[in-house]
Amino acid sequence: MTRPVHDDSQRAVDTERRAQREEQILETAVRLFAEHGYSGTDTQMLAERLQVGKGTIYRYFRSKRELFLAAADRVMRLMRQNIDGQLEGIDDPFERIGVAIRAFLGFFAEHPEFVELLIQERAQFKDRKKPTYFIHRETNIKRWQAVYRSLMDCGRIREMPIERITDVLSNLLYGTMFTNYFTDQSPSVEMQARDILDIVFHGILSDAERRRAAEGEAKRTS
Amino acid sequence: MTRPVHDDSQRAVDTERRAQREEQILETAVRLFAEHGYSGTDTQMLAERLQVGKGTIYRYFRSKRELFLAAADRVMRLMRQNIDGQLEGIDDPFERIGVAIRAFLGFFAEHPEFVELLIQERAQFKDRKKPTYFIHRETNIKRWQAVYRSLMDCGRIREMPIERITDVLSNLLYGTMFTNYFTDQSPSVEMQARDILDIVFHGILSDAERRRAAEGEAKRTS
Amino acid sequence: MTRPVHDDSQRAVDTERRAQREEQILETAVRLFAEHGYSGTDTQMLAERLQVGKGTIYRYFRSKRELFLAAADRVMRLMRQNIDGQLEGIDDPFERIGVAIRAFLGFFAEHPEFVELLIQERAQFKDRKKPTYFIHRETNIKRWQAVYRSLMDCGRIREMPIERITDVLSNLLYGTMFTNYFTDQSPSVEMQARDILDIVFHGILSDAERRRAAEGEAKRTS
Amino acid sequence: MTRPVHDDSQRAVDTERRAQREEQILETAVRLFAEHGYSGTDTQMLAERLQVGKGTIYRYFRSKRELFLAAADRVMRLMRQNIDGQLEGIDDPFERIGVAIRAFLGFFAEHPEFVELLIQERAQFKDRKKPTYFIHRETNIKRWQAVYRSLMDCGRIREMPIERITDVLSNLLYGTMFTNYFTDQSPSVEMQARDILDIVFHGILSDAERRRAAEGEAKRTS
DNA sequence: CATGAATGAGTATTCATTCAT
DNA sequence: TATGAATGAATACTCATTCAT
Repeated sequence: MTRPVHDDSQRAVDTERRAQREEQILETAVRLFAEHGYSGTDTQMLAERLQVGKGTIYRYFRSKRELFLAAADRVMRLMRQNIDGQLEGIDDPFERIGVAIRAFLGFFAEHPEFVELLIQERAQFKDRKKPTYFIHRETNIKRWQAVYRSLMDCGRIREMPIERITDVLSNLLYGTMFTNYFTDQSPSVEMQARDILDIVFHGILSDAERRRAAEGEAKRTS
Repeated sequence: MTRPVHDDSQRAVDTERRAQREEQILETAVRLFAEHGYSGTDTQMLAERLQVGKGTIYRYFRSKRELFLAAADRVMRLMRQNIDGQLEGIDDPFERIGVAIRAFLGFFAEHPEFVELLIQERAQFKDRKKPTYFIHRETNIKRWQAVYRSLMDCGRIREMPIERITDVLSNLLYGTMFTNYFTDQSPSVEMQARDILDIVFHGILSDAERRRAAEGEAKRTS
Repeated sequence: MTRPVHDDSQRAVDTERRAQREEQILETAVRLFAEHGYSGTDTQMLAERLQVGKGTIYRYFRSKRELFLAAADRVMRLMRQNIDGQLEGIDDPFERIGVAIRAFLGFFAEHPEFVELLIQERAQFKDRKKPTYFIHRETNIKRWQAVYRSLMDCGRIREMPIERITDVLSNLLYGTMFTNYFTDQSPSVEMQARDILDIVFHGILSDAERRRAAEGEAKRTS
Repeated sequence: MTRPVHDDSQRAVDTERRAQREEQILETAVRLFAEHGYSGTDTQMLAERLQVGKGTIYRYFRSKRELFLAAADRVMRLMRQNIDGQLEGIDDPFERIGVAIRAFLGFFAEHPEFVELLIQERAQFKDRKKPTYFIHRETNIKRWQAVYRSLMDCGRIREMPIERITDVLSNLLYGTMFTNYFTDQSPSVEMQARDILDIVFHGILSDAERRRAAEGEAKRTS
C-alpha cells in the first residue's frame, strides 16, 4: 500500500519528459502528414518512424485527428515565435513591415512541409469553424493596423481605410506562400520581399499616369 | 439487308449524348467533392445523386481519382471561359486589367465549391506535377505580360521587371480567393477589386514619403 | 437512362433470394457463435465459412451485434415453431403438457448450440432489457395458465395459485435445459420428461407422510 | 548482528497480508466483472478502483483469465459457506431441505452479481471442462442423496430412483436462480421456497386424479 | 449498355501484459 | 515490492472497383 515516491521534483521531471516526447511526436507527425497527406499517413508508419509502439502515440493523443490538429497548431505557434523573434528590437515601422514580410516568407520557404499541413487541415477538417491560420491572422492583423494607423497619422502613408492595406498585404503574402510551395520555386526571399514592398509602397503607375489619374479624379469630383 | 445500326449520324448522336452525360456527372461530382471532400465522397453517394448505377460512372471515368481530376479540370475550363467572355470587346488595357480582376474574384465568389475543389486537388494528389491551377496560370500569365509590357512601353506604368507585376498580382488574387473562401466573408467583389487596384496602381505611400524615398534612392545611387 | 427491368416477378425473386441468403448467414452464424462465443467469432471467420466476402455479410446485417441478435431471435422462432408443431392436433390437456415438455427438452437436446446462443446473448448484451428467451416466455406462459385453470376447474389438479404451477415448471425446464447442456449429458429426453412429470404431478412424499402432513395442517388450521 | 528481516512470524504476517489483498482484489473484481461483463472490464479500471497499479494485480494473478476464474471460485466458496452455515444445528431432514432451498435462493437474491458471474464464466470459458457451479454441484449432490435415501428408507417419501429427486430439485433451483436474475423480479424468497416445496412434496394433482392415475397404473401393470 | 451485388484490401484503435525504475 | 509507461497483436467495418446478369 505504500504509494510511489512522487515528490515535486520527480513530478517535474515526468512532466518535462512528457512534453519533450509530445514535441517529438508532433515533429515527426508534421513531416509525415506533409509528405503523405492526412489520409495517406497511417499510425503504423508514424510509430515505426518514431521507433515506438502504436499504443504510445495514443497515450499522447486521443486520436489521429487530434494529433493532426495539434501538429497544425504547432506550426502556427512556431511561425508566430519565429516572426516575433525577428521583430524584436526593431522600432522603425517601415523596417518592421519589411522584416515581418521577410520573416513570413522565409519561415515557410524553410519549412515547406508546414504549408502542406495548412492545406491538409483545410482539406480534411472543413468542419472546424476557422482554419488555424485564420485564427492567428485575426489576432495578428490588429497589431499591424495600429502600425499603419500611426504611419498615416504622421503623413508617411496616404489616407485610406486601414483595412485596405492589411487585407491586401495579408492576401498577397498568403497567396505568395502557397504559390511558392505549389510551384516549388524558391525565388530568393529577399528579392520577393523587395518586389512586394516596391509595388505595395509605390504602386506600378508611372508618375505621368499618376498625375493623369489624379486630374481625372479631380474632374470627376468637382 | 439490315443497315448498320451505327451509321455516322447515329454515332454523332451517341458521342454528343456521351459528352452530355459526362458533363452531367462532372457537375454533380464537383458539388459532392466540394461538400464532403475527396475521401468523404463515395461513389455510391454520387450514383444515387445522379440516379444511375455505380457501374455507369465507371463507364465514363476509369477511377474515382480520374473523375476527380476531370472535375478539377472542368473548374479551370469554366474559369477561363468566364474570364475570357467578360474580357471580350474590351480594348483599353487598364480596363482589361480591372475587368479580369473582377471576373476572377466574381467567378470564385459565385462558386465557392470550386475553390474547395482546388484545395482538395492539392491535398489529395500531391504527386501530380503541378496543380491544375498553376498549369493554367502559366499559359495565362504570358498574355498579361504582353499587356503590361505595352503599358510600360508607352510610359503609363513605370519601369520595372514585368514579372514583378504579374507575380505580385497573381499571388494577390490567389491569396484573396482563398481568404474569401476560408473566412467565408463575401465582401463585395467590386470593392475588393477597387482596393486591390488602388494599392497596386498607386502604392500606399504618401506623396511626401514618395519624394523622400526618391531622394534617399538618388543619394544612394549617386 | 433506361431503368433496369424490375417487374414484379423479378422483384419477388430478388426478395426471396435475399431471404434465403439471410437465413443461410444466420444458420452459419449460430453455429460459429455457439462454437467460439460472441467475441471469439470474428467476421473474417464467418465470411470464410460462408464462402463470401466480409462485405457481403455487412450487406445483410448492419453490424456484428445485429447479426448476433438476429441469430438469437431465429433460435426462439425455431423453438416456437417446433413446439407448436408438435402440439398440433393434441387435445387432452395432460397430454399437451407432456408433449410440450418433451418438445422443449428435445429441441435443445438436438440443438445444443442454441442453448449456447442464449447464454452468449445474456453475457454480451446485458443492456437489452429482457433476453429473447424471456420475452417469449411471457407470452407463452399465459396460454399454459389457461390450461391449468381448466384442469383445476374440473377438479383434476388441486387448488393452488396458477402461477405457482407455471413458475415452477418454467424454472424447472429452464434449469434442466441449461444443466443438460453444461454437463453435456444427454439423458434420454423421454426419461427426463417422465421424471419431471412424476414429481410435478405426484410429489415425492409417501402416502403416509402426505396424510401426516394433512393432519398437521388440519390441526394448525382448526 | 542484524537479524533476518523475514523470520517466521514476519513471513506469517506477509502471508496473511497477501491473502487479505487477494481477497480484496477478488471482491472488487467480482463486482466489476458482474457489472461490465468479462470483456467489458479492463485491468486499468480494476486497478483504479482498487487504488493500485496494474502491475500489482498481476503479482497476485497470472492473467485476467485466472483472476476471473478465481473470482468465480470465490462465489461458489461463499455460497457453500453460506448454505452450510445456515444448515448448522438443524437435524430434521425435511427442515434441512427447506432451509437449504431458502439459503440457496436467498444467497443469489442478495448477490445478483454472483449470478452474472456464473453466466460470464460459461460464456467466456467454454473450454473449461465443467463450470465451477457444476463441480460444486456434484460433490454436494451426494450429501443430499443420503438424506433422501434415509427419508425413503423410513417411508416418509415414496419409492423412486434417488437421482430423480436430486436432479429435478437441482434443475429447478438452478432455473429459478437464473430466472429471478434475468427477469429482475425479486419475489420473496420465502414464498418462492414455499411454492417449490409444495409442488415437489405434494405434486399438483388432486386426490381424485391421483386415485384415477393409480388405478390406471394398476390396470396396466396387472 | 446499365446495374448493383459481391468483394477484400486497408486502418484506426483498444487493451492485456511486460518490465525498467 | 509497486508502479504505470510502453507495447503490438488483434479486429470490426468501409468503400473503390469488378463483373455476371
